[in-house]
Amino acid sequence: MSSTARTYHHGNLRATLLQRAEDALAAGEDLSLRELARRAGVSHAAPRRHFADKQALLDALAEDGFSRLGAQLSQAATGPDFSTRLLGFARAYVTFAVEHAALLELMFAGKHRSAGVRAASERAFAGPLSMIVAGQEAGEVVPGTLEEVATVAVATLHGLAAMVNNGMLEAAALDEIVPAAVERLELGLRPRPSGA
Amino acid sequence: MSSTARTYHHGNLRATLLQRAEDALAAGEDLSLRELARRAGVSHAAPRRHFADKQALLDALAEDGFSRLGAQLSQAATGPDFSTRLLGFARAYVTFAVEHAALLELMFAGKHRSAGVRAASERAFAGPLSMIVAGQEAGEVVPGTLEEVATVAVATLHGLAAMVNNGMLEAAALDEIVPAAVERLELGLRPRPSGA
DNA sequence: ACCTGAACACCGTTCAAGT
DNA sequence: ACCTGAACACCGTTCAAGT
Repeated sequence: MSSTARTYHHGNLRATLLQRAEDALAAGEDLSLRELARRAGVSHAAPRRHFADKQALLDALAEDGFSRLGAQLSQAATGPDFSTRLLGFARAYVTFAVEHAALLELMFAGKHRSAGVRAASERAFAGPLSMIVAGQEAGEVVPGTLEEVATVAVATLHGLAAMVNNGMLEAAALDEIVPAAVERLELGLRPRPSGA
Repeated sequence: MSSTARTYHHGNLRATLLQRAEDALAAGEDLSLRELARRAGVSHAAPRRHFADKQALLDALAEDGFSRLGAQLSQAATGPDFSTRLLGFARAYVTFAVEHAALLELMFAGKHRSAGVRAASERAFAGPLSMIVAGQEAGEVVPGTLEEVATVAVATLHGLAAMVNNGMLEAAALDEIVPAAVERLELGLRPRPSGA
């Protein structure tokens, strides 16, 4: 009933700009604040009301990306046992990375990383990683090495994603290499068989 | 004897521009072709003679980076046994990544990656990785999983480097986490103890 | 409160012209 | 062969002014 359309530049310019920015990223275009404003139908100075500068818009984009990534990871990190949850997490991560290559690169860009983006990235991984180990019997996972393995897990998956997104690795190879990488991570989590 | 100085804009402008670009990267500055030309003492149109456009200069920078990274990796991937060589490789990789954070990000940037850059990245890793397994006795390494493990190894190290360079991980944590990651990779390379 | 229009100081790229 | 100077079409950012 309420007119959701034509509410442009009257309340939701911020959301519109972010959407247009994501469209441009997905299309492989460079981000220009002036071009974004043009596509939103406002003057080039209008975005200033919602984003202090271009970097602020990029930060908002990155935070949004981490929020969605975290949600997809949490959803995927489910299943009856540890193995299934870790593999679900891994597949969800590389899927997001391949489907949003440019956004992921922006999310992990080293320069000018705001405190908000850093916090968003921690939230995105902390939740699903804790789900993976939740409810595990004591004998299945070595607790001491957990944070260490979590870091290595994220690093490995992010590295694979980076290699696919820049042509060092074929996307098709992920079907084989992701389970292999997960198997290697699991080996580190299990108590050593040599009980001595 | 021969005058190496004051040979500017008479033969080595290309090398001078690349050097200035690396200086700017190391200083955390944004790269501007016009600013680079200014610092080299030439007009803003002069770089055109040596680089078709800005991307060509970035590609040359990335190729150079991979060449140096490959040399350092080859030098570090030495030692009496497989373990030592893999750990040397890993430490050399993260050292390069931390010391040349902006350059590494440029080297792995997904956008506009030229065939030359892709070839340089393959050269940088192929050599040292083959050194790691060279001279191994058949029983120590599972040959079939070698390329797979090499990919996972590079991915893991690159992921750790990316996490350090964007603040998700403290650089000091690498001293502990790199050997841990290497140990996990090694487990995957060894033949399974359950000989059945 | 939210947006516009002009202005400022930069870009990358092109091209005739110089030496 | 290598470089210059002017020109073109863009940027991001700022700020007085409008409604």
